[in-house]
Amino acid sequence: MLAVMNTMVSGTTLAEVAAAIGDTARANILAALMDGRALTAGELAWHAGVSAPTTSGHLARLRQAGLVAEERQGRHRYHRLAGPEVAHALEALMAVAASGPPRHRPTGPRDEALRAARTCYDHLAGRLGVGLADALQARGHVVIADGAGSLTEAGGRFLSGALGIDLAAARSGRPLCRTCLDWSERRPHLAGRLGAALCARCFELGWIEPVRDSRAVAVTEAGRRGFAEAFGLAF
Amino acid sequence: MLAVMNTMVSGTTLAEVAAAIGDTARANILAALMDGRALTAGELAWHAGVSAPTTSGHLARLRQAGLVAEERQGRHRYHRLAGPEVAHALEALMAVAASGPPRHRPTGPRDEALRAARTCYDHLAGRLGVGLADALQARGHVVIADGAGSLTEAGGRFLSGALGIDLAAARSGRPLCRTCLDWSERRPHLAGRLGAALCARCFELGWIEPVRDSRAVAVTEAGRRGFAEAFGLAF
DNA sequence: GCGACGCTTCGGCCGCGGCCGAAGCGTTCC
DNA sequence: GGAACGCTTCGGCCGCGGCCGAAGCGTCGC
Repeated sequence: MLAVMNTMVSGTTLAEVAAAIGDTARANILAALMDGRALTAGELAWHAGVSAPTTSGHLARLRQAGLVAEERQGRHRYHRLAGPEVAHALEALMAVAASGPPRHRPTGPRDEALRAARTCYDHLAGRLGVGLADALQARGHVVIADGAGSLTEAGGRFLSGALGIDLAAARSGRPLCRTCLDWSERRPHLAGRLGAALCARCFELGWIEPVRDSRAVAVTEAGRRGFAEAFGLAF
Repeated sequence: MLAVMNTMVSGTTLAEVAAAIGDTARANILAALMDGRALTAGELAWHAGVSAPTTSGHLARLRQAGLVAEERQGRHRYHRLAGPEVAHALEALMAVAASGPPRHRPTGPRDEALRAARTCYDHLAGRLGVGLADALQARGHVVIADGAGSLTEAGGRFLSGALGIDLAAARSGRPLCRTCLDWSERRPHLAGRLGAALCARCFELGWIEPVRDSRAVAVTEAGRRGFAEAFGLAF
């Protein structure tokens, strides 16, 4: 009972960070930012379901915890996740949340849209994300082993050739191809710079489009054809 | 402000899990369990710095959140982390906590011991853990790429030959070689089944020993020789 | 069977913090 | 300059939940 100062090295701040996430309104704010975009306080207030003053307080706290960063631009202030580690931690927590007690959560249509295809910080998740990872792996374009992925030579040629993804730009900095446990599918999808590039390219090609006020993405008609041709996916 | 039901799909439970972690006493309990062992409520009360009744309540809450599992054995009840995902989420949160505001945290001797060498759930972390990962990588025994590791053939021979690590037993189930961001070194160390096997073998060989009431491990005289010979590490 | 022991449940206290409306501050637009 | 706008700060209310001591319950040892 007199330990207190013992494991506190990480303890206190671990608790601080977790407590910052551990409130419904703030968790909703963070979830809204998980698509990697920067939103204004007003938009976040809407997502969180609380008033502007309350949101302001929450944002201050999230900032102090190092979870979100603020960017001032004229009379607007944009808020975004502080970095990829934050998105990673949130994703890990969601995986724990989803793996927890198998209590029946009502599965609404919105939920279904999210499970089908959504963005996860800067890459694709849901059945689409997992499907892409599976397809790339099945064709030997990516080797998913030991919990992470590596792009093969054939994979590099395929992505730059057939899809026009510039991998030279993605070579440095963040890991090229991390995997990320999908909380809805409970299987890995592709994250890292490859995942981000792939996602961005799908938007560019008009294969997917954002769904208003949601992290879900809609697969367009062009996307249905594209995913079928390039990856053999039926969407 | 009327969104509420919107991104709540993951929101509510994300908040629940985070809130369960976000209390000093509970964070201390979880940190104490991070070495993968199962502890009794009494021991955890000591670690948390609160009374037995309070600890009991905390454990109930952690269990309900799916973070901790209970094992009854006679008049004792052992508590352990519910699974590797939980350890992973905690590690990710610690990384965020460590990366946050670079405020000066007092760095005591205990802290120094933890930074030198400690267990992280079931594998090694700190300078020792990162050093082992670096050495294995430098010699081509492990390829750390894209945020995860793969064991090479030479690496397999080295580990089974020179160290006597039975990798056949580690072939199935959890990923063989994940990497895990070290919160003190801010660089990856080896986790997954390889990390666990390596850690266990170091204990078996008497190279490291547990430090009482801490996740830190001490490198023995034999360990100093062993790590130098096998990995070229000075400890 | 009886006490010792480990832990949980109960009851009550108290403070932290989430919530809002009103007011204040800074930016932009005209 | 003045009004509109977006956001933050302030003040006050209220309830959740962390804390403990005391009592209860199950297990073990003699």
